[in-house]
Amino acid sequence: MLDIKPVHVPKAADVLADLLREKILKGELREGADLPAERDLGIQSGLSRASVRETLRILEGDGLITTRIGRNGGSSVARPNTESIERSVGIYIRGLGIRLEAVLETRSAIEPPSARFAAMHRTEEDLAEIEKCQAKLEHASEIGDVEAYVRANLDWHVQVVRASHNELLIAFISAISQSFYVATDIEGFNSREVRDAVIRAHRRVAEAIRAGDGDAAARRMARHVGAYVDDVRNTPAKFIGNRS
Amino acid sequence: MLDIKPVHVPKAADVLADLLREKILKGELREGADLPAERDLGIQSGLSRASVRETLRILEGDGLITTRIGRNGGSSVARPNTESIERSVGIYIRGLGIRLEAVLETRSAIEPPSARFAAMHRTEEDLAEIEKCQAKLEHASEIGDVEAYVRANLDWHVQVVRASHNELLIAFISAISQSFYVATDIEGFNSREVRDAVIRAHRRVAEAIRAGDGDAAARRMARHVGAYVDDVRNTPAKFIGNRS
DNA sequence: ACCATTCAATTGGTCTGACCATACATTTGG
DNA sequence: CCAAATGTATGGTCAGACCAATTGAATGGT
Repeated sequence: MLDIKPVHVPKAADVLADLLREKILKGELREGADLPAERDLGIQSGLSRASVRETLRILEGDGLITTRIGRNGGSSVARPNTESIERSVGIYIRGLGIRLEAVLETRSAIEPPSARFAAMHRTEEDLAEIEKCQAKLEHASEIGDVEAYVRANLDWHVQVVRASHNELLIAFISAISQSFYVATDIEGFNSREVRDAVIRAHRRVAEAIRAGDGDAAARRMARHVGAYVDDVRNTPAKFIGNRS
Repeated sequence: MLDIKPVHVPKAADVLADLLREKILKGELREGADLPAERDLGIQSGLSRASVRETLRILEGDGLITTRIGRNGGSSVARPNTESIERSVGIYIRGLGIRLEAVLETRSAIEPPSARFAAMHRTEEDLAEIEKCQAKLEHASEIGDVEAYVRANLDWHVQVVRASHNELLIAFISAISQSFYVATDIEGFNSREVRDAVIRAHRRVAEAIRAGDGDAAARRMARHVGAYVDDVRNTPAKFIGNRS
């Protein structure tokens, strides 16, 4: 007897989405290329406009296309960026109620080697960008704008990883920075001493990166972020998100 | 004169999606909770069923809900998992045509500190799982099944990071493992000597994790993955995906 | 010839209402 | 009491219409 197992019936929109996604990822549809209008896609694929629209919504969620309305509007292929990674990581962190300590732990794992790569691969522009963040940081500390200080602090860290020219590390740090920001205890930076210590640590790391000294950069960055983790570890457990 | 700037008109489906996403992330809708039927959601929100369906598709893409058809079907809140992170990272890697070397570099940055955390936090179950992967690896090497060997190799690495009990590191490693697998050069493991060297390195790392020696675990893991990166660096540049 | 205004065409956004497919609950008949 | 037939709630798909935004083309005044 024929033993037929339950067949999986894929949804029309998913099939079309897989098809188009593959075309885009293969480079058949290059960045900026226009997709046919929704009605045309419906005719070509033999699906209804509703299904086509679901397909486009999926691809939009993947960050693979953008859609504009109006004449000459339509969907066009977009360059994937860190945004969708940031979103999925943010949802993951909030949804699982991940401890702030775990996020910091991750940062302390990623940043030292990133600093090493930064020292190896940094360009003059990278150094200038890092310097710019540092200047903002120092200025914010000077005038006591803790909010701007925290923002500049995060930017500095992201900028250092950017100098590594490793797109994945950049994406990961960007992703956790988002969650990191909303969870950062502003109060913790109300002390001038704390802020100054951070500023000095940044300067030491930047110096090593400028000198191309990977070992020193990694070591100093490890000490810098490690100190921060220890601080947090000594405060009551804090969760990101509002899970009870 | 009143100076009215172009207003941003959000799409109905996006508004509803943001609303529901926030409810889920806040814990108002807990895991497993059923959302109203599409038609009901339409009535309650004042939107058409088409818009409601787009909303649900967005949330499905976020990994926040799952949908089943049939009576007693409908959408229910899902536990966020690494899947959507894996997908967005995969798209990012393929879409940008990221060099395999960069992926390996990222792995070599993440795994040593992960091994350190694993040594600190591992449970007996973790050790057993790692051991299971190692057994599979050795068996596959024994019978010369290179395909299974590569698979077991990746599983072992993921399992080690799992023992760190840091959900973010687990997610990141899982994400890049996917891309790593499709790009791994099977030929590279055709040599028995290479495979045995890997097996020995794994044993040394596992030993340190079992002993709770974080420094040794990190050091040995760094040496292990570092050797691999060097190998790849000495072969012609290889890109992931098919970008021309 | 030039420029502002108006109009028309194209395209995505939304809605309505219908019907199909699936999975489960209920009833029915033995 | 059980198995088969039937009913029903739910998502999946479709067709067609109209609205909203954008932009190109036609128009007309200077």
